[in-house]
Amino acid sequence: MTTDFLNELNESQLAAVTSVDGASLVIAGAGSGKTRVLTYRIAYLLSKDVAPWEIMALTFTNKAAKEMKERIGKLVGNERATKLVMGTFHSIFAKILRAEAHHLNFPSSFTIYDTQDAKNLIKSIVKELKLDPQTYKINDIASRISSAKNNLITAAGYEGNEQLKSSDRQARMPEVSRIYKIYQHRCAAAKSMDFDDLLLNMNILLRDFPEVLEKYQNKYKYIMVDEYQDTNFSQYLAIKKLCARHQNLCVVGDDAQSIYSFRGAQIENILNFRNDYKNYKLFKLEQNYRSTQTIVEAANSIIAKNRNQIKKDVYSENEVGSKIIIKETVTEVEEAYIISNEITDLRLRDHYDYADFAILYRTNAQSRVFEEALRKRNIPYRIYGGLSFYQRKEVKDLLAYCRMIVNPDDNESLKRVINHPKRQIGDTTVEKLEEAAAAQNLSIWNLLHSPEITALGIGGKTAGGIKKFIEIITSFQKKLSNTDAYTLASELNSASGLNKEIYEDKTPEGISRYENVQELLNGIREFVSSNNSEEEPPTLDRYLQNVSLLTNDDMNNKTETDQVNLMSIHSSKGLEFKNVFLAGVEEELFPSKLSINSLRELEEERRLFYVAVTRAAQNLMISFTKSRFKYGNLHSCRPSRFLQEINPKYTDYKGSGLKSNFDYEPEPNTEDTVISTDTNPRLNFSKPQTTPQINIKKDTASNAAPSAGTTNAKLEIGATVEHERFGKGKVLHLEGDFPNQKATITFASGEKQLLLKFAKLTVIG
DNA sequence: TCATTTAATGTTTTT
DNA sequence: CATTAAATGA
Repeated sequence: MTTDFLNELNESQLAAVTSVDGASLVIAGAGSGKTRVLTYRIAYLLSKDVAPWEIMALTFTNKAAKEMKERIGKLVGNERATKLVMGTFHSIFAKILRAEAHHLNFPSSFTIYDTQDAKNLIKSIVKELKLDPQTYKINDIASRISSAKNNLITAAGYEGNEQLKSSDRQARMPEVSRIYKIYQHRCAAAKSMDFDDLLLNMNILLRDFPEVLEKYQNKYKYIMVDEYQDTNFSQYLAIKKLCARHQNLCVVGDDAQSIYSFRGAQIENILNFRNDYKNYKLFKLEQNYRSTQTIVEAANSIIAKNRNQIKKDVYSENEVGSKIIIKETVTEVEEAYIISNEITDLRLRDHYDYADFAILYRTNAQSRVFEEALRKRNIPYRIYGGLSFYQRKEVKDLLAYCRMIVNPDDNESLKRVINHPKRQIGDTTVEKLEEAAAAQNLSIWNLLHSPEITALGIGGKTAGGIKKFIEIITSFQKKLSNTDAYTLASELNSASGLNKEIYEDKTPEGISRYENVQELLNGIREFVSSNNSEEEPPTLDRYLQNVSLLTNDDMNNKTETDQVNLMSIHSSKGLEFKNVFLAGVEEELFPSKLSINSLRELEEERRLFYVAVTRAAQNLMISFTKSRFKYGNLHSCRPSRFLQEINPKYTDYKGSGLKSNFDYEPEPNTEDTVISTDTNPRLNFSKPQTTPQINIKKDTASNAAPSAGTTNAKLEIGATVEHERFGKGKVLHLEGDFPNQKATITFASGEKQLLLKFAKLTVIG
């Protein structure tokens, strides 16, 4: 096969592409052809007769993976490109986890909980534990659990971690550890993993099953990671293990563009590379091919303010270009108005397409004013990010029904649809069910089929509703294996009553909801027609395996392409536009109010600013407004400190009369690389010691006291037991015969009746 | 149980 | 302001 394409690379790019054996670290400045290096490197490997399935390439978004695959396809043919193992960490790990699920006691069709599902579950747990929701904020707890997982701290590890516990106490939430533990229990019972679990469980899989580790180590001879500066510890360790055998690891990144620490990303990964791979080769891509000299140098002057960075010298040999325009406006409406005017003018004057423009902002909430302004001028636009299509209520509802068919233990989906459309099953009933199921360590679906259900005393109307619901789900479950995903989903849409409800709603919102559902069904239909093979029939469970990891830009937009692009700076990473408008550059908004008290976070905001500026190829206009609506009332704003950090020789304060306010003083950055490269004081992620479990045998002599251990077997009256949720208690009364033996136990919180068959109790004495 | 009204609460950023 | 939780009444 030809390797002519190598001629298109510069010297340092070529070196990075052809150095395929051993570990490589590619530090790639903005616009220096990072993606190009990765794609050509893969194409080069393929030309050397490396099989595509021996190459694993991890990207940050699905979109990046898709585009890279297409580009490689053009170089070496689609045949091979489609066989590459390429995707996000989450999607590739999910695939592996499904294949190996039995090791972790999950079915391979496990459900993936999205952020919303996770938060709903946490909310129920907080409620059940009767904790004050004012102090136990769902978002807080969710992010604590998430960051623990990203640092490979399991629920058990959390419990034993004094540092975390004391931080929780300080936040007056001493029970987070307990919530985490229960949360994991519930996920397991629901056969579900959340986003972070995909990474965490991958690590557990590789840690505890050496034969599995070995299998994948052998399989993937070459591993590549894009955006390495945005990987977290969990991702880092998984990669380290996977590449341990061949050591052919190539990571590409730019520490100056690390903007995801809120998701657990740590720049240290890129800096510690040299410690982990002693014979690594370093490549620096410093020539920027994207932007004018003005933009590149202005960006350099911004990032120079950060103390923590790897020294590099990004330069451009493109034309000098025009100065960066800084524009002050009175209101946010005026800001949007001026930008839309500017787009119209520039487009006509310099013959740009609409797609050559992007409007970038710090928060998604800012998009609305721009939408209105652009609509008024009849400018076509496209919004990226924001609330995903797959997270819309109506879409999630239908998907929840689908998820119930594939995995009826998925409690979050059940709670979502059991009374939707209305089936006379109220909140009280659902809460009762959830609590009872949790107490017995069952999924709600299982509980509905167990004898326990009668004890709950559910009324006739409600019981009828439940019966109807069960009928729908079971009837569709029977069809699962022999019906394609589209047929099943659309029949489910009607049979559930969802379709009727939405169809009858003729309000504009109702119509749009109807369209969204149709759009979802179209997507499923496409899945069916493009996956129609004998050995892998296009069943609903296969469809669902992918869908939870999809985002908006994974939908095929056959709509027009010549549109102005609106997006948050975060989602603009990796993209470039000829003309960029960076709006709302005000103190407290950008940098965000939440970040200004910590140097670390402030530097991340500055990197975000750097990312925004370097998206522009030719023209950049930065704007800020003097007043802005916040929570409904007018708020006055000051220009962002970042504006003063751009060397003024690259800027033009058009009409703002503010130039004199900005005294530029380059801050000497005395030290080169200030980041500590010490290995983090890392958590102990070794396999936990398994406490020997003595299961009490059913035929224990009746007069012998139960010995210590975990049991679901026969108990003695008077025995002290511990329940996952209720804590310690004493067995007061027993009735019936094992295994359907019922125990009345007094806990600190009161008396509970538990069916021993299901209750998970630890016998203490 | 359900529909309507009222109160409160919150904004980074995303797989 | 906009969305969502809680409260009220039927």
